[in-house]
Amino acid sequence: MKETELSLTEQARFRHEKLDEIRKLGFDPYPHDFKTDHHARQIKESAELNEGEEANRKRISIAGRIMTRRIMGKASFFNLQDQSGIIQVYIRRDDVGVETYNTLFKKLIDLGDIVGVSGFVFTTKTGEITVHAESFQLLTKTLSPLPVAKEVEDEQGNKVIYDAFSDKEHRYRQRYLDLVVNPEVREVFIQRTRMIQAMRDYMNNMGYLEVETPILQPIYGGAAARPFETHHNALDMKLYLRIANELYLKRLIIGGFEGVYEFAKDFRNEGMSRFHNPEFTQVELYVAYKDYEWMMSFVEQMIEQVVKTLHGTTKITVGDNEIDFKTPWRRIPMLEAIQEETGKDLSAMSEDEIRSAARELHVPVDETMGKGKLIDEIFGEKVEHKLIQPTFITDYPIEMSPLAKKHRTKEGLVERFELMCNGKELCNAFTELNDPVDQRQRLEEQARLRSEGDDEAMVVDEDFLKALEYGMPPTAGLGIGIDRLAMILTNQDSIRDVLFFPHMRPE
RNA sequence: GAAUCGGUAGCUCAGCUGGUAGAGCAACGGCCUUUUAAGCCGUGGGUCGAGGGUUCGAGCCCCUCCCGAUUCACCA
Repeated sequence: MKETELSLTEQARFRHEKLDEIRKLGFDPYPHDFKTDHHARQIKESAELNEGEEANRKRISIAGRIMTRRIMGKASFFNLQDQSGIIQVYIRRDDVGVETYNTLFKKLIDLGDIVGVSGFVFTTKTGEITVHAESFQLLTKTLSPLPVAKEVEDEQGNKVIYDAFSDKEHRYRQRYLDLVVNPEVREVFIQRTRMIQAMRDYMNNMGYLEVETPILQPIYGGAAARPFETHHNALDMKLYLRIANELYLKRLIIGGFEGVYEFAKDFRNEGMSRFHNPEFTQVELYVAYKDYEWMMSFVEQMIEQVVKTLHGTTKITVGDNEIDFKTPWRRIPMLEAIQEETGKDLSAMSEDEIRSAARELHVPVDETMGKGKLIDEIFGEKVEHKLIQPTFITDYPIEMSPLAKKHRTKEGLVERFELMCNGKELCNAFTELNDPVDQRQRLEEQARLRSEGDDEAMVVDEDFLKALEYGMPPTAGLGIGIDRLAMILTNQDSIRDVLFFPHMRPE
């Protein structure tokens, strides 16, 4: 025996031996294709497949994995799982032949093997819709056993699952196994895709253009975050993985498109948590001739529609909370939200007064924080987690928002909103800053903060500033955290449960 | 980055005060003549996350490290 085989587990070794035996008998353990015409769910739901004389019933073909097997001498039942669900198959020696039944099916097939079956539909005396196999073919021999759980109905008819494949590390590292044996996991990801599709449909119906912009950027921008760096060999230059696509989409608005959006993977070189993955998805949308008031109405309409598409209602349960996405949503300026929660009116206070107010509220602050940062800290500490129902927080301090346009009436603030839901930020949007002189000053202020050691401050993007000088129309911009929205709409409390392959340390 | 909890058979887990490593399911062998077998009898299977230490003796105690989960910090 080869050295590699010695290291195999006993179960894997048996399967290698079976594979050899299958080949020796002349069966192909890995045929090239198989013609299917039905799925499990379809068979269970189509009464007409199950009517009339058995000899006259429609012949069907299905394929999938064998999940459980009950052998009773010359006849057996097994459960076949395909993309749509599970269907029982009945197989007899006298229908499929002695070698196929006795040798292939009974001796050489394992749980998890992928097989194809042709036959007709009937109902067993216990009332289960079943496929009576007239032919049986191995489609893929598995060499490693699946972590199949045992599912039993108790006397009340409740499903009880024993030995569920539940270890999170295994589930994330081998997501394909998680998907095979935990059907509810598959549902979460189907919902995620439906959510994105509903948003895409909504924006397409509005006439906006889905576009693609660079992931590898010579200068990163559009957000405050540390980037991942990489290197282009041929040009011998440093490149960054994007932290946002904002500045590129605005260039497209300058170029004359009046509505553009992109579902973008962004990359931020920060810590990981149940709300943060190093790569995550945002959709960003820019619409010309609109402002942030318009954008609030747009986003609440769109998300209300998406929730209805997914759930058929606007009310959904998330953890212990019931959240109602029925529009209109509450809109409240940030300083008013702080006053409502803490009783402190920061609007007329100086920086020092705000700092002492923060200390009274036991919000940790230090001397380096400016007015805007202090307000942001107080909000984050005292207000954000209490906003469960969808709520627009508006009018942010200018220091925190170098890409947003100054508020038309309120000194020191910008026309910006964030959507808060289930205690977390879901969207960030503003009336975009299109005054090139103002934009240059703001980015230079960021550069100053950066030189003082703030490594999340933005860098000056001369190419973007040049573009702005050619004129960007009044524009509203929006970013929605797709992973966090998916968490809420699928009731998952970790971002890892809405990402197929969450980032893990190498084994 | 810190704290807490965890890592034992393919899966889910038990393992007392330190005294020869266990269960269920899965696997393997057998029973098994046609709409339930989700059964019965038997068998095999372990680098106890890794390395070091204490001890006559370590899954268990001590140290270092790796991996994960949770919370905190960080995070527009």
